[in-house]
Amino acid sequence: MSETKQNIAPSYPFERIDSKWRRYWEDTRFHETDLSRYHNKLYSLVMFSYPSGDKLHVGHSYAFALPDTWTRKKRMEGYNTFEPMGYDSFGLPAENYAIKTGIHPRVSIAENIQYIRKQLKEMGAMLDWSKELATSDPRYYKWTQWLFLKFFEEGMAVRKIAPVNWCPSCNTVLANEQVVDGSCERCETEIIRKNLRQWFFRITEYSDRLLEGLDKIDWPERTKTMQRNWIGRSEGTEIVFTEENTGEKIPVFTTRADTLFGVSYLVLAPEHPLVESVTTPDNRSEVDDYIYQASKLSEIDRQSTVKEKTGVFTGSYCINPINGDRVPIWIADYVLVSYGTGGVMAVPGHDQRDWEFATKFNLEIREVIKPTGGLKSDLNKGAFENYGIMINSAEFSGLNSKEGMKKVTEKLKSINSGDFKITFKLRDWLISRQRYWGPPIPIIFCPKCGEVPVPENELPVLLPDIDDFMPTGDGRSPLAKSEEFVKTDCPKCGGKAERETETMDTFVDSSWYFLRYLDPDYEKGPWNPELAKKWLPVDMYIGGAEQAVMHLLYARFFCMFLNDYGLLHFDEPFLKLRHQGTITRAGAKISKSKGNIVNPDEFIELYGSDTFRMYLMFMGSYSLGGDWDDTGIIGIARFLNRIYRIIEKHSKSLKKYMSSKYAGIENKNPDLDYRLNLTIKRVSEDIESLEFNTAVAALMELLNDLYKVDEQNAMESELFYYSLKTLILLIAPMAPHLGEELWEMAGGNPSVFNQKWPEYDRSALDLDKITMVIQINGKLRGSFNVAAGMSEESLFELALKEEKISKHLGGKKVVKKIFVPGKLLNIVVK
RNA sequence: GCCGGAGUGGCGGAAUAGGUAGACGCAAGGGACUUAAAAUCCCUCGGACGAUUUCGUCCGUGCCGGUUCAAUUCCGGCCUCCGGCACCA
Repeated sequence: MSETKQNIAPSYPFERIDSKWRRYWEDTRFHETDLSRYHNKLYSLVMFSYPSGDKLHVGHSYAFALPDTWTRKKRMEGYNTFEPMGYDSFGLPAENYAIKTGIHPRVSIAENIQYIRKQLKEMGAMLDWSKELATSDPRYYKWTQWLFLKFFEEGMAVRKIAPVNWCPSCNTVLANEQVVDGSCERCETEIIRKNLRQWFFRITEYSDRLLEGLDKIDWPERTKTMQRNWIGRSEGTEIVFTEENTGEKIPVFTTRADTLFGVSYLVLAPEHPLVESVTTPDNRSEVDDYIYQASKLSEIDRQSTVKEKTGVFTGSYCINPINGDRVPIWIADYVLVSYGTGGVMAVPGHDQRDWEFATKFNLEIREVIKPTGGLKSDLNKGAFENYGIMINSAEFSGLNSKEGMKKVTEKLKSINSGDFKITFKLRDWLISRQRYWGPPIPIIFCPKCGEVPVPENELPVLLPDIDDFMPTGDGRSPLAKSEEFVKTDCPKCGGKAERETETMDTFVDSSWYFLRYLDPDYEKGPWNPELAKKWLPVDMYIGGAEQAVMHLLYARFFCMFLNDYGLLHFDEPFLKLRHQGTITRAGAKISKSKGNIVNPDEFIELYGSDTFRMYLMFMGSYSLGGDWDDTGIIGIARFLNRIYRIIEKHSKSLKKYMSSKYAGIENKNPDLDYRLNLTIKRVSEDIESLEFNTAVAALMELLNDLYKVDEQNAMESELFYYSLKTLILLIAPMAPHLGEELWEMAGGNPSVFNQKWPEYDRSALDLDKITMVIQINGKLRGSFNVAAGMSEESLFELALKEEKISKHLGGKKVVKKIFVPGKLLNIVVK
């Protein structure tokens, strides 16, 4: 690092400039948006950050500074922009850090927030700090709780039994990500699965709308695809089998009703509620044993597709409604209780999983679908899963699969044994956590009245500031240790009652923060409805792609619910979404453990914050990320120094020409005129589409040309000064401190961000003389600088006169000429 | 296994309604300025071969084919890397 320092030129006085303009912006409250002015409003949002100890590197700068450039340009284009910032300060990372270090999350969060704030201020981001919020602030989570109660009132927040990961050694529930290879990440004890009563938001009620909404928003296609896959809509048939002795109905879901005649057994998931009643006394101990074994398996092991299939027979049979067949009922863990009905009809001839199972347990493999279109099947080797023609299927034989599925389902419907059905992969959102650092769920358990919501006027239910925030030994939330917190009176009957001690998932906090930004101090509700009406939804949302199906799905769900509930006027919160890529260093992912973290402070001290921020833009395209190189940043430092020097040199003349208008300039140097207008076009378009790297390159080309003009042409040229002035405007959103300084040096009044964004002159881009290329058989043989409208004939003649071209034609016959106006002439010879 | 994204000089990366591959920058080499260094400025910079004053020929965008006057770009088949999903019936 110190070596690099010696290599760098004495640079423009960035320290003085940076602090001068930062002070100016603060003194004039320049970045505070007047939200009462909503004409041409533009709500530009970056996903707020998680102030845990591990993430204090260049990622923040990258996430915020580049969108800030985009937004600054929009401001110059006349938009009234709003760019807020806050902290997702509740949640696991902060709490785990606290458990590790013993420092209370309240303390570590405050420290980290200060650091992030300082870092972003140094970047010169146009963030409206008057609207800052933190989700762990009682003034915020009061309303998270309030919103929970709305969900509760509408029956959209429910408490129900669900399978969870349980560590028998730590006596606690673990999150999925804390289970490593089926074991507890702390004590390495094997995890078992337990059914516990948990709080859920019924997001599955919105499956279809979450899917449909994707069609009307401007999001990256891959993100939409991920959400679609996650929601996993599947059309099929629900078929009801009947247990032969008890008459118990056993519904199963299938997408292949056409294979119903091929059913040779039925499989229930080990956790299926009917397992108990269908198991015969003879098979009881074997079944119980299997269920226990299955519960011991981790989610990962159980869902492993390479694992050999296992299962046991329950001893009972059910009846296939289509043909009255007697079908044995098995239990196997390859069937998931949480999908469909938790049971499947097994068709070994036409489903590979069933085939593997049937082969292992010697169950019948029936062929009911005949291949078509030259395909072949050999059921001794595996299942035939394609569509085909139904065979061995009574009156349905001869139908193709598609038709058969429809006809079979219709028949089932007519005999009351099935119907068309749509199933989703999406599951209800488990929001309760046995953790300390989150908003307490505002529910009181009363022995008489049951689950009673905390009355609105008693919100927030404050998170007690206990020092003992470690997880308890008995698997309950640490809050359960605080008697003062737990013991309360029932708001309904006044009797003795207990508070819910579990807290909410962090993703609940982040599902609505963008609504509160508009007025974080608002006291009459979670958000200010007047401002919300005018400023929402969010116009531009930028954040990492890793949030594709978590936060981005939950936030959409929240808005849909709140829209239905009458609290919001829209149901899609983020009209336009873009992701940033990840930064690597020397090709490797940046991580604390690798010790290759880029510390912004270090580089800001050396080169100034504009150089740092602009280098982040120059590294690569924003959506793909880029590779940080300690020496690469020197190129940007040189570039900004060169700009500073040329503006400084000409500042006197610039002042003189400050008010000149492009249209009024006479005797324009055509090359510079072209370059200037091309640059305006490129920079405008590239910033718009977040391709900052090529925008910077375009500015470098302009500057290189300006230096050439400056050297060659000492006489005063109005276009030259006009170009310098334009350069300042174009560079300002990328290098805001320097932009302000240069604007002032050129005689402009602050702020440069109140100036109009330059527009290019289309006619200047139509050149009189252009370069035309001559190809012979597709190979480049020469080029000419010719008049723009030159005809094919004259260009051909010109080419013939050139010896280095004509020599390739010698003795050959011209077969064809391909002329692309403005580009090339390709002469095909034989 | 399935679904996305990517593969271009020593390096980061440009350029695809098919039409001059390598913009811009870093590193490297040479030169100017300087007592010297830094900074600054100028030149060279994909490879091979042939000329020898800067020109010519051939090869070259992960690999193999195809379409075309022309392919980094389109089509088919592979390989590698990154991300996501993964027994979803």
